[in-house]
Amino acid sequence: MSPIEVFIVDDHYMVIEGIRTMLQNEKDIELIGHASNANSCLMFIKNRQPDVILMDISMPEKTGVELCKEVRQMYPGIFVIGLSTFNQFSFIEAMMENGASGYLLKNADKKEIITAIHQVAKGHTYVSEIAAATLKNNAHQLSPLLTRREHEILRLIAEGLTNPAIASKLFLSLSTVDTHRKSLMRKLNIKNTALLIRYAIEHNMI
Amino acid sequence: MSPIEVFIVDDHYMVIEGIRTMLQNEKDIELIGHASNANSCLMFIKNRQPDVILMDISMPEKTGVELCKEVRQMYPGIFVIGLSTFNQFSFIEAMMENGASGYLLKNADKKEIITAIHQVAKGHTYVSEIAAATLKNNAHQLSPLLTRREHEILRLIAEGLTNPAIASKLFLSLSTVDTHRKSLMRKLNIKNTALLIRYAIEHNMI
DNA sequence: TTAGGTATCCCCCAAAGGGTGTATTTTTAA
DNA sequence: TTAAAAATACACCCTTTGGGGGATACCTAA
Repeated sequence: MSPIEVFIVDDHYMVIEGIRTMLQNEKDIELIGHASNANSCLMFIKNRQPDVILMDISMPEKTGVELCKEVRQMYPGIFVIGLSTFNQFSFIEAMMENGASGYLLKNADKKEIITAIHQVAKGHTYVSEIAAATLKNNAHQLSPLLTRREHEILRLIAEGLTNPAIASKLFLSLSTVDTHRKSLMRKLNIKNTALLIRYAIEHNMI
Repeated sequence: MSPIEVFIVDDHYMVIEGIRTMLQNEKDIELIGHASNANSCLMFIKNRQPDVILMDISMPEKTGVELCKEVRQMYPGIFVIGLSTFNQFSFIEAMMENGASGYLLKNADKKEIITAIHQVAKGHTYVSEIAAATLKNNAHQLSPLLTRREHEILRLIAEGLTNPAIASKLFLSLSTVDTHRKSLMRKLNIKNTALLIRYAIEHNMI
């Protein structure tokens, strides 16, 4: 049986180096390349498709979430494992929603990485224990929360736009934006803009 | 000449592994150990003091900034290099103010890490180019900006307090708090609460 | 002694936020 | 597939907060 071909995308050279070392002695896993940004990754896989991509979620320019989506659309045969420093629900959720098969935290050890790669290459999913716990904890309280529109408006608020500005940007009436803002605050149980922004940043929806 | 003894503190195993690999073939650098949190690090150096510690800035429990401070107080002979994902002024500043001799971003390559270790071991300082640029850009505009009172009020705003609430908490009149809020916004050239909170968080003054 | 930080007040209007109601579309579940 | 539920869009009410401007005065550290 041919080895599982793995590709790494991470803007931190140290992490690439670390993973490379950890995979070095695995006979059934072969690291076929690495990239430090989304575009280099796309260029590479145009010529050669790995079985599994280990992909950092937070990268300059194009994020891992976007890259994951594109890769999965173009090459459904490539499985993606998200890599992240943050054990944050929104990230995990975003990756899984965009076609990722797994999620690892960067403090994962050798054993966990290898297990994840094997599982994912077989078409299974693998989410690291801690991440899975987060997913479970937040599943009920966080997922049903904000609608697409509310999310969108929250992002624009966090960008510093006022309700009138948002209204004109989205071609909505001020009342509508007003209502959305109020209802998202009610849902999140937040009573002013300051805490709203903190929420948005802490849940990574800037 | 005996090799430079290096210790790594980072909560991400991949990063430790990556640095270890990069330092492997350096004859004049010896990696004597690693830890994944501040306390393990302190335990280790009680018995054996490295020449240089590579220290992640954001760690659970005790941050790198605090650890750096303690290490430098107890063992002035140990030089510290801060390691971080974020090229953020406040972090770099905080590390340097607490006795760090250097600052590296996690996308540093082998050459840069080795240079940094050598420089720092000699008692010099080493700040990665990008970080140095950030430091330079922010130096003039950030330091003289806010007064103690304005800082205090900004923190309270970020905690979600309204002006009236801040006034009663600080035993000030609403007008005073109002004035402070306005003048700090004028100084920072920020026009609404949303951006103000982002500023506060991004500059680590939550 | 002079500038800057602090504290106080005024006016004014725009924006935020709390409430309630309604109509249309889209989603989801029975 | 159809009925219920949720999302979206809009409106009007009203009060509080935010934010732009200008003015005055005290205190303290260069």
